[in-house]
Amino acid sequence: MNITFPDGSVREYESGTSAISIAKGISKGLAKKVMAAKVNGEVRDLLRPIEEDATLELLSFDDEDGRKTFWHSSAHLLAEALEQVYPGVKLGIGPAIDSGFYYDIDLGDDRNVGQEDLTKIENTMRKLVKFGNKYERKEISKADAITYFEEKGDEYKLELLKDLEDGDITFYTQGNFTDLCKGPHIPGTGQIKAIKLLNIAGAYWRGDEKRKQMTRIYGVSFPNQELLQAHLHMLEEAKKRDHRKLGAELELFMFSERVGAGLPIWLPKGADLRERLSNYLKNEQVKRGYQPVVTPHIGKKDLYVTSGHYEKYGEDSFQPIQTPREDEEFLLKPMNCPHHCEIYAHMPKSYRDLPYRVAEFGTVYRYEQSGELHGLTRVRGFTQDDAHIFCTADQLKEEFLNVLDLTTTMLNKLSFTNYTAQISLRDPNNPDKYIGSKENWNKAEQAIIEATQEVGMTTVTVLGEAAFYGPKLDFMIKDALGRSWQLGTIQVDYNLPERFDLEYIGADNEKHRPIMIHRAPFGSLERFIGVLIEHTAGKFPLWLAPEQVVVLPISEKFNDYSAEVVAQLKQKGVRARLDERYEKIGKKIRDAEVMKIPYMLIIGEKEMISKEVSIRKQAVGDLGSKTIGDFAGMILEEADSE
RNA sequence: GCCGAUGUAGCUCAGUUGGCCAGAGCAGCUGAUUUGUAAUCAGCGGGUCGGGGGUUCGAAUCCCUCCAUCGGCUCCA
Repeated sequence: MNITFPDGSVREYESGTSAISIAKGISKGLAKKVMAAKVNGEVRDLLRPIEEDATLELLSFDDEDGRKTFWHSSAHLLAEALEQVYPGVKLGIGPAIDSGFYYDIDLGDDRNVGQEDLTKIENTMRKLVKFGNKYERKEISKADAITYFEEKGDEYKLELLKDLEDGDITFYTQGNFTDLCKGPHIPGTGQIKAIKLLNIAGAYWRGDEKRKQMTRIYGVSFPNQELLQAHLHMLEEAKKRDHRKLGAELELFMFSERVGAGLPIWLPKGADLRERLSNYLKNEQVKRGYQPVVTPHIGKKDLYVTSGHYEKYGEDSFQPIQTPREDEEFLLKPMNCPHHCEIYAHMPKSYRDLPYRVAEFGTVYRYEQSGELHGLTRVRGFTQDDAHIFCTADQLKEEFLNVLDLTTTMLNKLSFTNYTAQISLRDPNNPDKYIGSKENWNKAEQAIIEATQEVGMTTVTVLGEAAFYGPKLDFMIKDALGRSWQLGTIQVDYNLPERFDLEYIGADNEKHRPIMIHRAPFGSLERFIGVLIEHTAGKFPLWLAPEQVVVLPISEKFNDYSAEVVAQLKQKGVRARLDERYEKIGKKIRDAEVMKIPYMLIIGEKEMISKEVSIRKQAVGDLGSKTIGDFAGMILEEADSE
């Protein structure tokens, strides 16, 4: 048979040769490194024989598919260890994830896994590795598979089997452990040289809140110890960039138990940063034809009954506010759209008034589940950079494109380049979750897809992630630890105009229904700034790019050294200068536990977001910036240069 | 909300199987020191040991409960 390699070369092998044999034939080093094989585009076991002509790509740990195969195999090893440590344990699923693997287990009611047990499990895994067992693939009939798990008493695997077709079922065995698995796997456990179990969590079986909560054990593994160390080091470094830590250290924001969970309080420096971001966007929006409006923080309950939000979220939200009148109830506003619909409706609209764009930095309150609260990125009170555009069907695409442009401009100016644009559509299996007609949904989904294609934006489409009233385009970005957060959002809505009976008089002198676009380039200022902190912290040596660093020599004899420091800073793209007014500043520098460093966060070429930040000497050290650690004693506050 | 964990001074942490008035470093204040890469010296102030309840002669330590935080799950208008 002929095997075609990625470089286009073709070699001939006997039919039935395995990928590992082919790798060995090329070089021993390669055979050691390789984890899986991509045969005709399908990732497969190295040990599995290749029967006929095929393209072959040998995957190492450096390839995503190779890495995932390695981690998936590690999950099986974890399961084997778990069966040894906890006899009778029932197993759920154990896949590879972006940074490691996990296994879901059910220990029954009388046992649980604690943090200290992880070490024990890890050690068992290491012992098992020493046997160097092979991962053996076996095709099995559905009936035999069922018998196997019935005897084992593993109801979860039996449930998984129900959804599988006979003839399409495979088992993998290594050592004393056999699992239902479609594979692929690495050749043997011996390759798993470094293992670390990271944490334990509860996870609902099949992601369903109503079903049994299993114990999930997360881990990560590597083909050598150095890679593990590097990974753990990376995690440590990422923690230093955590906005919750930096926010406190840099005195940007705080939380108070007395005020309440999830209710951020902005300190002067954080408020300053926030103001600058807001002002930038407000100006930009006015340029683009938005009209600022202001609406109250509460609204009558009836407003949300009309919008449909009360029915959907009323029970699980902040409860209505009572007034001395018995029949009167108000809600803290959980979104701005209903208020804006009322603004649209207050005067009759002509087609000449459209598109009608109203913008408001509106603070909203949502009672997020307690376990969901997370620094600034998931809070109960936050400010949306909200705006609603009411337009005709003909204007929809252009408006959508304009919003797309505003959002990407914004992100680019703040150096966010690695975002994912996610198109969220309906879940085809769950049509009752959504309100609005099928035709309107189709139109809205189409508009988003076309607009993104038109600007050549790379998008990811996810079914079932749409809002209950319409599809959306979200800008997702990862935090320091790789968790994904939704920032900007653009949502097409055919539903609210219907519910509020919004209309305009067309050129035909007939009444028509406008289309509504909800959009927020930042999403919320809270979350945006949270993520912004984590991104800039990693990017610039001074946490935020300094506008200007003034180096003050302590005495004349340090002039040369200081000049050197300035040169180094300049080389790093920092605007720095030497200040020779050094009278009496030595003591001031020495005693300054908190250094004031004038800085700016660059928006585009010249604009400035914030001018000053205090950096504790210790925090500077923590950021791992030798540069700053080195200069710490010599940098002093410069008068505001704005 | 659920699973697992955590909560001792502004920060980082110590506090042995429940037992003398709860400790340290850093930060703060006062004074001295004017010194080359965060961390000179001396002194001082600062803690309802997350809140409440209970067990006990005695609780930071054991039990219950609530709150908050962290890692996940579910959720996210």
